[in-house]
Amino acid sequence: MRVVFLGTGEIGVPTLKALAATAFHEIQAVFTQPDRPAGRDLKMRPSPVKVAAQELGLPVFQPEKIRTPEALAELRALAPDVIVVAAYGQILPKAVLSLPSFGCINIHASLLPRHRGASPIQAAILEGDTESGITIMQMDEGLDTGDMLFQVAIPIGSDETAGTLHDRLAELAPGALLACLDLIGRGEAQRQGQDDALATYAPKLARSDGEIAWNESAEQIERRIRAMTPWPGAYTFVTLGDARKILKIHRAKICEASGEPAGTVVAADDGGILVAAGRDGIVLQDIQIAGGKRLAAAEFLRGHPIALGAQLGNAG
RNA sequence: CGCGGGGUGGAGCAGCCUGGUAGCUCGUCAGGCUCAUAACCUGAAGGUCGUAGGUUCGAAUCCUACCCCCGCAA
Repeated sequence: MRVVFLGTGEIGVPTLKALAATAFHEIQAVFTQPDRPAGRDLKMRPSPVKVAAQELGLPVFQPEKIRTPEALAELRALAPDVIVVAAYGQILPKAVLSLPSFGCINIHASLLPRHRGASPIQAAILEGDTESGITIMQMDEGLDTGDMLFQVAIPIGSDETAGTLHDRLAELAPGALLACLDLIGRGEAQRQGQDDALATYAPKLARSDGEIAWNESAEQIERRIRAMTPWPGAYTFVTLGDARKILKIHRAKICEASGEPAGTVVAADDGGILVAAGRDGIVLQDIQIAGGKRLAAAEFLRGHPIALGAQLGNAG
């Protein structure tokens, strides 16, 4: 099939490479978001998909908006049989959805109808789901509401972060997509509507979603830490010297704790930093102070002594 | 010129403002104590203070340039 690939985020890269490697499909072009200022010096950076596409020698288009007449004309000229979409970052207008004969096929990183939206991976961990997966769907004008064509599930580990789950799902996607395209090509694809009653919505994450609310239960906090790692990153505030600084939390575990006010440091030794939560406590294991490197709690404490009874978070 | 923190024995930090003997916690090594130990005691090794210039009698410390790491922001 003649395929046009629309994608921006890292999660689409393995699928793009798999598509490029197969003899059954021919990638006409790759559409991705325009380069954006990023990184420490705010230089323009290409998207991961653009980098991969260029390595593969594929033509790259980066329209600011895909719904402009120019972009639509370029797309039409490529005459794709199907458009494959993976974390592209732009809403596709009807003109695009109806352009290829087989329509637009989306790769979504959740078991739809759970976690429609921009942050399905984080939402699955945050809500304590025991499994996640990849859903291949026929796109319609709604947000991740189209008919499902193919689904694969994998269990979510108890120590899984959004980062590790993302990578596993990214590797799962190519097989699912190729299998699905095969079914579509043979006219054997089974369409299954989503049960809207079971749908949940995972909105785009903001930086502030990473801030820990210590009055939540230890279980909720621990999930949040895993869900927000590595992005946007779980964090709280701690007083060092005379300054209140951001403290990122990379890894932590639940621990029994009694009665201390939420956010209080109950213990700080080589085993980690035990902080009281709304219920039970959290042992901070891998942390990072603003400006510093990621460190095991024990090493951090060598140079940054934290007094017992210190308050983390904004309250202190 | 987007904002900011930092580079000091193997690890993490203090010292810098107010130049003048290189310091703390940990680790390593040796010895001791102990039934024993990641515990405790004693001792030792280990540092071009990111790089290059400059100021000075004297620079980790003040000035200039550059390199590297990191947080914010995207």
